[in-house]
Amino acid sequence: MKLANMLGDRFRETPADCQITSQIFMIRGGYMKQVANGIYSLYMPARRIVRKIENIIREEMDAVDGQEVLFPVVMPADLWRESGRYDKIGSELARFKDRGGNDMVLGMTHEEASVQLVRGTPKPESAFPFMIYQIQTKFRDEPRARGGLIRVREFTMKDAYSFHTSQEDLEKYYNRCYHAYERIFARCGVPEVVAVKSDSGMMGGSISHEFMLLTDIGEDTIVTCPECGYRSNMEAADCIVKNAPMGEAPLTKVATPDQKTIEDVCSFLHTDPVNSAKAVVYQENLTDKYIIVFVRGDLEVNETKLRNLLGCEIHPADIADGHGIVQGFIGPVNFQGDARVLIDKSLEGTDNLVCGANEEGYHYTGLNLKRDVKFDGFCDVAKTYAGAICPVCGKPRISISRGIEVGNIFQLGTKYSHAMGLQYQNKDGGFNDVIMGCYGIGVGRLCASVCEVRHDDYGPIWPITIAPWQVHLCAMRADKPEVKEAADRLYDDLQKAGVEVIYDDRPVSAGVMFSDADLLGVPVRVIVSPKTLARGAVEMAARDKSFRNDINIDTACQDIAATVREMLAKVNDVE
RNA sequence: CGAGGUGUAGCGCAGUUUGGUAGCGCGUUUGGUUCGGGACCAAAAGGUCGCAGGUUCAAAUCCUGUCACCUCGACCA
Repeated sequence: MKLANMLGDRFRETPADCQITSQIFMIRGGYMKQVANGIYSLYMPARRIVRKIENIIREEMDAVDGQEVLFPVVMPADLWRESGRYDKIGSELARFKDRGGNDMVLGMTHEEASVQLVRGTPKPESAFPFMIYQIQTKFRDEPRARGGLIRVREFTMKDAYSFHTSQEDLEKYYNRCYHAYERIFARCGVPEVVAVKSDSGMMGGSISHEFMLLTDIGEDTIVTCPECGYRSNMEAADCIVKNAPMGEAPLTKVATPDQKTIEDVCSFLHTDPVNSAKAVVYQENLTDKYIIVFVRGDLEVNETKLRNLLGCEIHPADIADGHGIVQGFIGPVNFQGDARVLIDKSLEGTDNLVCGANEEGYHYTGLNLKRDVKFDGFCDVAKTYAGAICPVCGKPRISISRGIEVGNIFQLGTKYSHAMGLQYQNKDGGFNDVIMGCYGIGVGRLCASVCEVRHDDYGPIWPITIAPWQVHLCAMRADKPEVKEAADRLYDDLQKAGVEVIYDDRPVSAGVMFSDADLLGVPVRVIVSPKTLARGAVEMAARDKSFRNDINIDTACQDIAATVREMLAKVNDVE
């Protein structure tokens, strides 16, 4: 490809709308153009990267016996009614009517379609397991898209669905996929992607993992233990704390005028928030019924865990009068308010706490839950924190970081097969629900994520396995016939040798040429100039600056092709 | 959906307070001089100032409405 004819402008100034690195470089480098909020068109460089990522995914999915299929983007609502999700999912599912007035949806995920494709006369056990996958456009009408390709409304996703006759078989296959995912990310040049335990959310099912690229711009919070390797999404992380007894003290009501926050109360009473019980109030979305959670004063509530515990949607409460809830002074002792009360296990083992007295201007000291409060036992809804105890190895080494979710795998169980009538015929002639797993990777998000962690001040540094081209050929002073001629020949030879090359023979200054090359981030740069020709050579350099040397002009093509092969092998050689 | 911000040439912005000929830088085109990290000189093209209504002799500027985009929050397989 000749750069002179390639669409997509590269420019110096950062557009005002761009916030994060990958978005800045991919806009400035002419990779893509925004069409609407969270909706982009891709120019050639991005399209080529995405296609290479897709092909790596394809190879690895095929290697675990995946069958590539293609589901429709548009589906009838009835299919989604079968699983119950048509009514359960909010407005991120795009709904519309066709000309006949039928309700339709745009696919945001394809569990329903996959079951529809597979079901029919129940297959015998011997036909299992199998997996189908597709790489296709999804539309999710996100409330707030942001960050370039990291979080968009329309995107390309690889989604796979596996079908099994036993949980053991699902787990076996799940592990194969887990492994395939590690290979995919390694081959895409980001072997540091890690799998973390995750919350299954609306997908249903039990065990699930998210594959995370750790970076500060990530929207997910990851809990890790450097001691034993425990990793979890914050949403699914256990919060384990150890409370040392303080020594019992009598329950005493004390005046705490205008001390409403835990920090205020504790500093007023000269104690640490660790020694207090904090009330956090929520309401059920549907009924507005109040839920009060007591957690240790220094901790917060993990709303995902609370939501799962309650089995309904909730939001932070807007406390109205007349419910017996005294904002700022809520306590578990003799609470008479109109609310469901939960006590988190972060308060287990405490014997001397500060808490609200359910009376304006008063708190208690000396709270001993077991002694002073009647309750049904502890729940587990606290958000873990840096320095908390690792649930696996028991050491207080929990560390918190940020990550981008680039893939996920779920053990779905029979949620969809049961609802939609997908069964197999067992050896006794009876029928059982098929057990399913599903496996996703956001292709565009992966592309942007790689850029996020593989760049310098001047542009992306694409791993050669997914780079838009393998070689960026610069003809400097292409106005000189000898340069033009040598570069043209090398361009032809490289193409004949099967090397992917982008060729810049524009009559522009070195600065422009190099800046554009930096923005395109092609891993190998080859420069033909009057200077190099005078030495009978061309210059070959790595975008990541790992090498830079002259190579003989006569053997340049073979040398470059060999270098490309080596670099490819290095990234692709996983395990 | 809540709060805030911004819409003026392909990109970045000034001009809006105080109404009076549409501006600057980058980029683009042409000619010339340069040439290994976004060169220089000269000339040129390019905008119904987001959209609709209103006020006015006169609106980018004031008023009303509306749309889009961005940020924070809510939400998020």
